[in-house]
Amino acid sequence: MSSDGNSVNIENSKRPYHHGDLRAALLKAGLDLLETQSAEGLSLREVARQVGVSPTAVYRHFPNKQSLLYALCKHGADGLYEAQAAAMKAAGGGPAGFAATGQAYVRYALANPALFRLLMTTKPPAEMLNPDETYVYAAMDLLRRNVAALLSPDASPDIRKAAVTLAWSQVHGMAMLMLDGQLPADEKLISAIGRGAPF
Amino acid sequence: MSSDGNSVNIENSKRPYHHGDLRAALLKAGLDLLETQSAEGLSLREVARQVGVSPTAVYRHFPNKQSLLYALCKHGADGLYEAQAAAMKAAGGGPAGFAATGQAYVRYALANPALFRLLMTTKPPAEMLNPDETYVYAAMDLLRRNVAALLSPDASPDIRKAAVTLAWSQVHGMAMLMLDGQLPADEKLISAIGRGAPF
DNA sequence: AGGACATGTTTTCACTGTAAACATTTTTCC
DNA sequence: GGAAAAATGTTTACAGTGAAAACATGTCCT
Repeated sequence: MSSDGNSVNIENSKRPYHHGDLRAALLKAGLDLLETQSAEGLSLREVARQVGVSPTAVYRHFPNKQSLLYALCKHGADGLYEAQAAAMKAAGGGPAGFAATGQAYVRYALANPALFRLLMTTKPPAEMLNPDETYVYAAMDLLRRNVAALLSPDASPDIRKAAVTLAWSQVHGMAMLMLDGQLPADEKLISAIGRGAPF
Repeated sequence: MSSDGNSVNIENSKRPYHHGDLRAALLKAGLDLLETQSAEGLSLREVARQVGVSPTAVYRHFPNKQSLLYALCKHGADGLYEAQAAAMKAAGGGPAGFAATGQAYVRYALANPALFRLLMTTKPPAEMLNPDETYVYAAMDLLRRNVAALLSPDASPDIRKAAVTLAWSQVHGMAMLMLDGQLPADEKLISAIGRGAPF
């Protein structure tokens, strides 16, 4: 007994030389740290420290810091999409669903300030210049379909594009201004989204 | 002759121990650097180097790096306000003027990407929590007056506040998304601002 | 003239990202 | 099974950063 050589090793008090799944642990540590810090203040060494590993061990799983941040962005984008999709489902689709996705966008930003800001202010890496590979693609596509459903069927592509842009801009701007302390994070303002604003 | 002791000394080949107006020179250097770099990449030492002064000389004029950045923000905010005011004047006020200020906001952001982002993502220092001391106050107040002029006179304060918020959010979101590479910096999109969007 | 003060410099420290060389464990192949 | 190869970790090292402390030099006021 006790001579197994299975992949991950948690029980043993003696920490094994190999971590088991360091990459995942680093990502988790990064996300944890972003709950209490801004992304600028996040250092590779701090992430490594959190996991209990030497600073340069990170480089076995990410070529550089940027790369770690990209992975965190990806995670955040997935979370954003799920939050929006859930909100739309809960609202039952239609115009109400559309408004709900917009509000979910802002609420997700407020709930995950550092991650959201990182996600949005990180220019996508050169190799994903293709717009349908951006990490926010899923969320954007949801918005696009919503706008399409609301516009009259004979609206021109230009009109559609402008509508998508303006809708995204509005929720994104509100999220950013609230995160940056330029607007109060007021629930009343959030719920004004999608209710036929005067502009 | 030649024994004058005037304040600033530029001609002499021998650089005097005292710079003359180091504070202004540092700010100028900071602004110059922001034309080609992002604010995160801006280092105190680089600013000092640009001016030709020792790294720690900066601390005689700014208590820390943040403080230098605040000053740059202030400058950027003034520029933003002036750009908007000029645009409104050129458009002759009214609804067209309102649309023009919104478009000017986005165009200023695109013309001064690093400075604008710094300005907007820098949380105002604690001592100016008072909203009418924010460095964007002038620009915001212009917007507020514009919105007031467009709404029916009996609109409630809540409606007014929501209208201001949504308008600001829209232009700010577009500016940010374009700066961050999430939206193309397309003039056609910018000119869609204020033309009675479907939302 | 001389002392107070402002403003600049040198030195120093802790921290960062990352490259290079080395150590240890796991995997692969005969 | 056992050795060679690959993967994954550590140690060491380096240049760059923001900032504190001690020191130098110039300006200004009485």
